[in-house]
Amino acid sequence: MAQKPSIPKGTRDFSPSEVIKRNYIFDIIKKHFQTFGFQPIETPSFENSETLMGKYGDEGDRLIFNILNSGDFLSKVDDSLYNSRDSNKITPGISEKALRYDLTVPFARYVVMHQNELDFPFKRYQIQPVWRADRPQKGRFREFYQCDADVVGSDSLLQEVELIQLYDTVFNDLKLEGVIIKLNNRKILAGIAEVIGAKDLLIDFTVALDKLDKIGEDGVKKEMLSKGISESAIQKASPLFNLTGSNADQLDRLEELLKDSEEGSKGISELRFIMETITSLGLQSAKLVIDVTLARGLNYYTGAIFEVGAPEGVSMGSIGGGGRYDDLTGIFGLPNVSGVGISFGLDRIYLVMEELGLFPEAIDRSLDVLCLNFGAKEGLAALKLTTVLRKHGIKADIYPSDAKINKQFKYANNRKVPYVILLGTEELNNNSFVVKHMETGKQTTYALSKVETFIGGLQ
RNA sequence: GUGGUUGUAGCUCAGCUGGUUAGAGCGCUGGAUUGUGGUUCCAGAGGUCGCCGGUUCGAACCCGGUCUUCCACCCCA
Repeated sequence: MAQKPSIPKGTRDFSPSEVIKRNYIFDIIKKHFQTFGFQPIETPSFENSETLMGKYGDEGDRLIFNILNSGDFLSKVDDSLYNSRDSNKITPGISEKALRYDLTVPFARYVVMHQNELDFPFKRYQIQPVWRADRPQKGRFREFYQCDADVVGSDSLLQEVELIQLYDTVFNDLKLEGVIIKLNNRKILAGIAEVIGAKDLLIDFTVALDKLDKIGEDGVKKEMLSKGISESAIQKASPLFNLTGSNADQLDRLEELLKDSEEGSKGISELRFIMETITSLGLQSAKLVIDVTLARGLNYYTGAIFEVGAPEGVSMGSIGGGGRYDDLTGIFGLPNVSGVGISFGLDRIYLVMEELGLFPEAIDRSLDVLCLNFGAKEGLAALKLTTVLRKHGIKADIYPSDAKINKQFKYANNRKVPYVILLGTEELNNNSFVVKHMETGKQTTYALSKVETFIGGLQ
């Protein structure tokens, strides 16, 4: 080995136990996507650059992985453009494809392209990796999985309600209790900006407000000032900085604040409907809270905004997010189709579950039974036995060579195999086999003709 | 993209102001135990000290660059 091999920054290999645990999460998410009536689709890992560019804001564009054209692409670049050394201008000329940045925009593209084949409302789920050229941190990777469920073609608020139930159902089934589903509405944010006279600074206003729990009231005010939001506007918005109390109390105060804004009032009534409906239906283990500071950078949300935080005491960014977007397919030429969706961040959910020790105990047990190998004749008999066990759906294997029994036992131990079968010369002669229960050390002899007795005892 | 941080055996980590042959625990291999693991005892293997360059008589240690890790911004799952 001339040089140690490596993998790109922010990517990971997954070993057997990790894959099994990841699949455990995938399976539960997928199961509930299906019981809620979502249908699966998949889209290419890379899209045409123009499909993705400009959909995620300037920051998003920077984080998109571009794919270099094939062939002698540089020779086709105009001389003056080439000499400008301006990456932003040259990139479109040498890169026409880019890796998928999320699942929502490709889905919007899919809906537009397949609109005549789809029955609306169309509920789709999609579980695929996405890529971002971000600087990695804990829980932040350059390749990670998103698990999305979206509904297009219905502007009913029942969709929002169902999506909250879906979050609750999945996290409850994962035994990840106490997750916090934060709920806000873009119309409320817009209404506030309108009421305080900073309508054209909506994005700056919300981005600053979003940082309230991080940099505090003074920090937020400072950032707003620096973005050109006036002192008096900030003063008007100040009730937001310490909006506490029950969800209902907060709604009442917001309603008062927004009474002169048609859009804001609409946002309040939407939020109120969702809260009241969920309250009457009840949640299993998630907590639903209103959080007016919840902004999220994605600029296509127009109604509800969701974000899921890990249970208290676990330091991890959001493990899920979503919202409603009225005009996403409009960008691709299909106006007036409303969509709402949520996403589960598989990789972060994994980290949280690992930290809290929530995976089932024997989840990575890859073998139920290992037959030891005592030689050619005995090994063949053991293989026959292994075959029978496999036909009964038991995860069984035979040690491939007649290595020292000590070594074979050690292997079984390391693989955490609960039962080891010994079938040596003695057993072969009297048509029997010995089962050793590794945990207790207890050994039981069975007749080869009565394998079922052993299988029956395996529970 | 900005600022900082980390890298020594398969893993977790020691290694003094720069000084001879870079250590430990766990794991691995062999033996005590040629059909009994997880406990114990004995022995052994395993390292271009992330990589490239510089300073020096001499570099794991100092300097520069680069890659990687993690952290804070930015943003986000």
